[in-house]
This record gives sequence, structure tokens and C-alpha cells, in this order.
Amino acid sequence: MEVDAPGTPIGRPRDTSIDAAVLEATRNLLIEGAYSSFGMGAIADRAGTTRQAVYRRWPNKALLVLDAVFTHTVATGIPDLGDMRAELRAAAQALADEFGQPAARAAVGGLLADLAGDAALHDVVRTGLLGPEHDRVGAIVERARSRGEVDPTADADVAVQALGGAIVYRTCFLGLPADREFLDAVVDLVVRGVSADHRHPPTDAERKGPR
Amino acid sequence: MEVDAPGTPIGRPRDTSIDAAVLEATRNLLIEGAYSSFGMGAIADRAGTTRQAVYRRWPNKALLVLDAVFTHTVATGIPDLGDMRAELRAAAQALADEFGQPAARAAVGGLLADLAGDAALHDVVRTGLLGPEHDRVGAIVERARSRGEVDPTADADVAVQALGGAIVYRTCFLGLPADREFLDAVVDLVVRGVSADHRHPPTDAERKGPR
Amino acid sequence: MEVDAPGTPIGRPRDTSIDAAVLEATRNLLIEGAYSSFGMGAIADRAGTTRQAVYRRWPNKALLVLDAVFTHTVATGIPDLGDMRAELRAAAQALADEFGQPAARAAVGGLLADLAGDAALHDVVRTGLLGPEHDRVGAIVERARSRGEVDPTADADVAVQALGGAIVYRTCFLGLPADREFLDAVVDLVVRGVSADHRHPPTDAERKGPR
Amino acid sequence: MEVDAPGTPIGRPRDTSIDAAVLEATRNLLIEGAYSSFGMGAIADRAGTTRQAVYRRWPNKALLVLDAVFTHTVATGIPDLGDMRAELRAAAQALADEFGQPAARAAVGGLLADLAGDAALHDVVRTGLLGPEHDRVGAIVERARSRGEVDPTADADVAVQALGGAIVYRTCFLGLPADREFLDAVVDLVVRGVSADHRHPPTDAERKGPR
DNA sequence: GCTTAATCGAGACGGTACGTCGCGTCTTGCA
DNA sequence: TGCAAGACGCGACGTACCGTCTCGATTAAGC
Repeated sequence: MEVDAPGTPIGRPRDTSIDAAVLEATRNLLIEGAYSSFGMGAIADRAGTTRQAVYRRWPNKALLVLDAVFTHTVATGIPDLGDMRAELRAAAQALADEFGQPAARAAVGGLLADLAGDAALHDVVRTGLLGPEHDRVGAIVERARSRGEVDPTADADVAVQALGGAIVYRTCFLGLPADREFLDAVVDLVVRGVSADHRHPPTDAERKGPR
Repeated sequence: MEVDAPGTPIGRPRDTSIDAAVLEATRNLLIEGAYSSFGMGAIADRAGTTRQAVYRRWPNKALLVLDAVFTHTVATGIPDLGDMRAELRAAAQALADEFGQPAARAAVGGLLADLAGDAALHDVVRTGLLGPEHDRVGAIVERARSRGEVDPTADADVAVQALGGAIVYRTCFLGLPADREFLDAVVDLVVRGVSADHRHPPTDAERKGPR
Repeated sequence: MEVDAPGTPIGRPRDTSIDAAVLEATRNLLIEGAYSSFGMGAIADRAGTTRQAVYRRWPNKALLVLDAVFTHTVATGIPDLGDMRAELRAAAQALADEFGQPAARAAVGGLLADLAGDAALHDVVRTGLLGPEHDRVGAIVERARSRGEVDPTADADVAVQALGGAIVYRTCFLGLPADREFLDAVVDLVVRGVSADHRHPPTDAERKGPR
Repeated sequence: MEVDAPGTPIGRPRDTSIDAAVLEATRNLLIEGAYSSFGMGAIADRAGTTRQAVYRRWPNKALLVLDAVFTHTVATGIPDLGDMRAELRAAAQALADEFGQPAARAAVGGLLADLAGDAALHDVVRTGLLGPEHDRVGAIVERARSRGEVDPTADADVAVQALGGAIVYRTCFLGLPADREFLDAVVDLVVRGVSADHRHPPTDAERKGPR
């Protein structure tokens, strides 16, 4: 149901090598400096092409950086290993791989800044990048819940946000590496935080306590 | 033995009302639009002054926004309530108050973007903003640990990053409110994640398993 | 062997209508006010374009004003009329036309001021504007000299500077019009000053007199 | 009839050394660079004082430069030597001394530029600087005329403007020195140009000729 | 000896212009 | 139609100077 599918694209075909060159240039510039320290012109120069050729492919820097830095095909679900901890480790590792690379660390802030003013763009990120990530981790928790490993009162979304937040915060805000040790520790914390055994929820007094 | 301590400040003194006006203008502009959607000129205009008067006070937008948005005197430690959960709730609430305000949500991304290229600036943020926050939350966990409530193998830093990350991630990345319910849930997760009772650490096989 | 001769000019060509608009805007602003009362920004605004488009064409205000005000193709020599007085009148009239126009009167001072600090610019004026003017008038005198009309001891350069100086001084310094009557009178003075008949040079005593 | 003559000036008296320092600083800056290359701030700095102290004494740069560069007491008339040539030489030398000094050469252009927009200032220059100069030279010619040395049809003003123009033009426009030789030559030209003997005015045909 | 008043230094103030940079678009010639 | 090149209108950048002001300290003269 492609509306404007170009049945037979007329005119000179796009030079696909430019696509690659632009993406790589973007990544390199991100590694070398901050998101806001370069612009479309610098990207085009680095890629050995022109601004126009870049704009023909991506309408703005945010979407270009998104393409350059993040693996959209990330949605490769985690296989059912029958073990929440192992599955979460795999998911956490994937997250760390994605957000820990230097280009991503440099990109996140600027992307966030550009997002703030552009609702459409924000949606792209939420549904295209964050959403799948959430679903994937959420699925792990729900699967474990169906196996009875998760406390019924635990909120999967909260677990997801704690896990993802910890990784993103550590890599992008603190600039620290999300190494194996850290990932294990945070996964461990989350697993224990949601696991079923001996869960004793806060009393009502605590829950609705003063303030 | 302050070298450049202005014993008797010479020349016309700064107009302190300008400081306030600029900070408020900055906050308002952040609420109305994105970090990157306005510049020093717009701030000066809104504050009813000139760019120069702004630059006299803050050398760049990042430091100005930092001053405008974040309460530096945040380091007011959480009192010892004898209850980790209650203390963490207070800390989480403070965090949510700080990062949940509209201006902060709009600022975080741009700030992060500018930080990436400026090591000195990054240090200011880390030691002046994030550091105290960490220490505060870390102190709560350590206090609980000394009361025997925390599992000896649990890493306080990880708990801190999970708690902080979850809140920042939710407010700034997802744009969702960090309401009371969410805060309670994430505190609950962290408390259970580090608490001493019935902790069963991963086996060595799990820990060093094939990843 | 032009090195940077643009064999085939590449890229989008300059919009020639902007050149004209900028030159006219400059002239108009000079007529309306002083050289120093407006800047490149005002010129661009008046021309309906941008500063950048102006800077692309002229590196500074002095060179732009030079182009706007003075006819560079002034070097159209005066034809040999066989009569020094008539030829000098034509030359004087050309000078008065050039320096008497309102824009020129307003420009001269500022130009001179900017020149003082820029040797390169000063050369442009000397060789491009003053030089041809001199050669033209000098040629008239020399032609007359070859006809025997000029005293052999008379210095053509001095005659040139007296004629030119009188006109420039009157129009630009005194703000008086260099009308037909004045021009006739000053040409008459110069002609008589250099003519051969009954010249009685100063005695040595006069020439090397006290002080 | 001094209206606001401060009978007894109360308050702290002006530091007269500042007057001198400012005038000298102005002269030095003019020698080192162009009129437009420095401002009141630079003058104050160089004089080791503040802008305000300068503005207290002179309302703008043009008047300050005028004071700094030109000897207002120039009106010392030329004594009657009974010889036009000798008297004109003395006057020419005085003119050359005044306008030939480096500071004056650098000042003239900028002064002219500032004058253009300020009628009051222009009057100051005309009546205070140029006027006396004219009167002085004009008086010489008229004196000679009364002795019968000058042709009755010769216009003294034209002679004045030719003499003055030649000197100013040579020093300020061409940047050449008005040395003894040049002054003698231009005086000679003017003397011959106005002298009574063998003057044969242009015929009517020439005077009202075509064009 | 105290008040009064103008000056001094220093530097902030609201303005305006500077010359440069980057944006996103457009207009050429060539492939 | 794509591409390289570069001009276009637009707007922000950080700086510099303008002429004025507001400070505390200084320096006479008059009371």
C-alpha cells in the first residue's frame, strides 16, 4: 500500500556510496566531538559530498544521527532461556552495546535536545527505538511472571525503566563504562527486586505515609 | 589568604536584579521551548537586558542553564529516619522534584549535548550536581548497611544509579511524570534488590557463564 | 597565463542585480548622511539583501564606497585640442564632476580616514583613482610643453596638484560648488602659472632665501 | 559677558595633567594608526585615565583631535614684506607645517568624515581653522594687488584655494612631503598666475565656448 | 574640623555594529 | 534525476566600542 512507491525511478539513480559515507562521517564526527559542535555542512564535507545530497536523504540532523548511531533492527527478541536472570543479562548487554558506544554517548544528549521541540521526532524515537527496547525487556519479565518467578505486585515497566535507566544514566550522564560487572550487578538488583520469594510489600501505613 | 578576594569591590557594582531576571528568563524559555531553540540573545531580550550583561555573568549557555534550573544547595542531606525505604523515598522525591520540573526536562538533553565536548563543564556537572546527589543516596544505603538491612554483596553505587537512572530516564527520555506511585514502586524495587534477607547470589556458573 | 581564471565558473552564479542594488544603496546612504553614519548592515538592508552577500563582493566598506562613487573608467584621455586652456578646462570639469557629486563629497573624508591605516588600500586609490587623473592632466601640460607653450622650468606635477587640489579642496573641505566660473578661474591661474611668455623665475636670492 | 562663568569653581579641581596626557595620547595614536582605528576608550587608556575624564573635557573625538593636532593660534598674520612671493612662501610654509605633520595627515580624513554629518562641527572648522588661514593668504594677495602687482581680474579666493589645495592634497591625499622645493614651485605658479604683467585673459569665445 | 561639591579610578549599563558561521533552499553546468 | 559547487536570505554568534551611569575614594574651598 505504498502510496508514492516509485514504480520505475526515473532520472539518475542515487549514489548509494554516499549514504554509507554520510553515515560513517556522522559517526566519526560524533566520536570526535559533541553533537552540537558540528552541523550538516561538516558532515557533508567529511563525507566528501554536499549538504544538498545529505538533505536529499535525511531531512534533519536528528534523524540522520539516529540512523547513523542506532541499530534499528535491534528488535531481535531475546530467546526464551527459561531463566530471567540470563535473559535480562542478554538484554542488558544489548542495551549497553547500543548506548555504550562512543558515538551513542555523544549523540544521546543532542538528540534529546532536538527531540524536545519536535513531537513527531519524539514519537519516532519512542516507538522506533525506546519502544522495542521496552517491549523486549518487558517480555522477559512477563515470561518470568508466567513461570511464577515474579511477585504479582511487581510492575514490569518499573523494572524496565530501572534497568534501562541505570545503563543509560551510567554511560551517558556519568561517562562510566557499563562493563560486565556493572551489568551483572544491576541485573541482579532488578531480579531480586521483582522476584516472588519472600516479598513483603510495604504496609499501607508506609505506602500512604506522610508526604 | 584569598588572592583575588574582592576586599573592596571596585567600580560600579553589578545590578543583582539582572541576575535574577536572566535566570528567570532562562527558565521560562526552557519551559516554552527546547534548549536549542533559543540563544543568549533571546535570553537577554526576555530579561530586558543585553547579551553583554549576560556574558558578564555566565560564559556560556550551559553554565547559565545549570544555574537557572538546578538547585545547587541540594546537598541538604536526608535525615536518618532509621528506615531505608522512607529515606529513599525522600531522596527519590527530591530527585523527581529537581529533574521533573518542566525546565529541567527541557534542559537535560541540551546540557548533555554541550557537556560532551567540554571536559571542564562535564566536571562541573559531575562534581557539583550529580556527585552530591549520589553521595546523598549512597549514604542512605550505607547507613542501612550498617544496620544490617543490606546484603553485604550489594553495591551501593549500583543501587544509586538504578534509582537515579530510573527517575531521570522516565522524566527526560520518556517524558512521563515521576509521580508518587512510580517513585514508591522504584524505591520498593531497589529496597528489595539490596535487602539482606534471603539473598541468594548468582552461582559462579551464572556469574561467569557464556554470555 | 591567468592562474585563477575561472574558465567555466562553477556553482550558482552571483546575482548581478545585487551588485547594482548594493552600489546604489551605498550611493544613496552617502548622499543622506556621513560616511561614518552607516555601516555594512545598513547598506545591505537598503539594498534588500544581507551583509554576507555584500561581504562576498567587497571585503570592506572603503573598497565598496570606492566602487560605488568613483568612475574607474575615468581614464578616457582628453583629446588633443591644440589648446592647453581648453584641454585643462575639460579635465577640470571631469574632476569637478567626479568629486563634486554629493556622494563623493561625503565619501572622501571617510575614505581618507580608512586609507590612512591600510597601505594596500592606499595603493589602490593612488594607482587606480588618483594616478590616472594625474597622468591625464600631466599629459595635457606635457603636450603643451612640446608645443612651446609651457615654460621649461615649470613642473607639470605641481600644476596638476594645484589644479586638482583646488577642486578637491573647494568641494570637499569648503563644501562650495566647483561651478563653471570657478573652474575657468583656476584653469586660467594654472595656465598663466606655467605659460612660457615673460616668465621670470625667482632669483637665486629669492629661491634660497631665509627659511 | 560670560554667562556661566564659574566665579569660584567649587569641588575638586580638574587635574590639568590629564588634559595634556589626553592630547598627547591622541597625537600618538594618530601617528601610529588611522583616525578610525581607535576610539575614546583607547585614548583614555593611553593617557592613563578613563573615558569619563576625557568626555568631561571634550564632547567628541573630532573636537578632541582638532585640539590635539591643530594650532588654533595660527592666526599670527604674515608681516608685510613688500614682496608677494616671499609672503606667500611664508604662508605656504606655515600651512605645510600644520598639515604636513604626521598626526595631521592621519587626522584630516576622519575629521572630514565626522564633519560631514555635523553642521556645527563643520562651522567650527571653517571659521576656526580654514577661515583664518584663508584670510591670511587672501590678505597677502590683496596687499599685493594694492601695490599693483596683481592683475585686476584675478580672483584672490581662487589663488588661495589653489595654494592651500595643492598643499593639503599633496600631503593628505598623496602622502607626499610638502618640501621646500615643492612649496617654492607652487608659490611660483600662483604668483605667476595672478601677476599683473602681460596678462591676457581668455577671449569671450574661449570663456563661453561650447560645452 | 566638617560639610559640600566636583573629580578621579573603575567598571557595569543599554545600545548598536561588527565580521563570521551555520542553516535550509535555490540555481547553475555537467553526467 | 543526481551531483558538485556555490550563492541566497536568514538569524545567531561572541566581541568591541559607544556614551552614560553608579560606585567608593580623593581633593580642594567655605563655613
